[in-house]
Amino acid sequence: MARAATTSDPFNAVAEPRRRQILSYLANQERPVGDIVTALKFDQPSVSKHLGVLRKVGLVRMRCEGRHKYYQTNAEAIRPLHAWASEFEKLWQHQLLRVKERAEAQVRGEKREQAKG
Amino acid sequence: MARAATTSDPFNAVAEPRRRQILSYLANQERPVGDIVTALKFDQPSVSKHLGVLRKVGLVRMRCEGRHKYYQTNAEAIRPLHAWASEFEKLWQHQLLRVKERAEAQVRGEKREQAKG
DNA sequence: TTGACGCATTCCCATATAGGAATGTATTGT
DNA sequence: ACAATACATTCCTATATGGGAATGCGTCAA
Repeated sequence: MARAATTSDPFNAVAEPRRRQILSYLANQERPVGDIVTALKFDQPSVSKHLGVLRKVGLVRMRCEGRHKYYQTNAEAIRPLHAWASEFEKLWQHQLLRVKERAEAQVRGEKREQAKG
Repeated sequence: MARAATTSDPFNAVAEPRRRQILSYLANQERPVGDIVTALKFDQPSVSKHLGVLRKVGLVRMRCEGRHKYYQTNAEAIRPLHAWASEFEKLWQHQLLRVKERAEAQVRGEKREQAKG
């Protein structure tokens, strides 16, 4: 069965590091393909192919203007990823708190040792 | 070159839906492998293999006890994903705000039409 | 109209990976 | 010691996917 296609599952689409770079690059500004090629130094067909994936999965929007095509990150499409990761947020805060508590208990223990010695 | 291995890149590890299910299942409680098999209805070798990936990439912790192995999600390892997605948070709030503004402008326009008619 | 430009698409290949089935291994109960 | 239990691992196969190179295609300038 394998996993869902990169073109249908944002989790899988984003699993490719170059696509993450592209998304970050296009986060704040609409840019033509050539700018991405120049900025990230990928081959042009590679950029086009990644953009194709990102577009199909809805992570970027495109606007045509003459022979240029302007792309921009569709931040809303990243919400599901954020939401999923957020499920674990309270959990790690909890885990970190316990680490902190243990560390503090350790320090208190050492101080007692010093006082004794 | 392909992407980084599932065993080294949490983004890639999490791109597999079954692994996400396992992580959610193990989020709050430490569980033996058999429980995961029963709860999620995957084949046992499949669960073991997914756990192997999750363990190598640090997304779960394991504790041995007799012939049982207890697994639990290591929520902290999910932080990078959350952090990455958070980069886009302000952006989508912005985009949603603009959508809302347009919608409200639309409503005002229609009311004016009604008043005229 | 012709050529250059900007981008997309296609073909081929190498690789990672997930499932299925079978088997291996350590531990426990009798 | 032996069977059963709880997991892990291995072998094989099908498939998705990314890169590289070449090519296609629409648009603009001269």
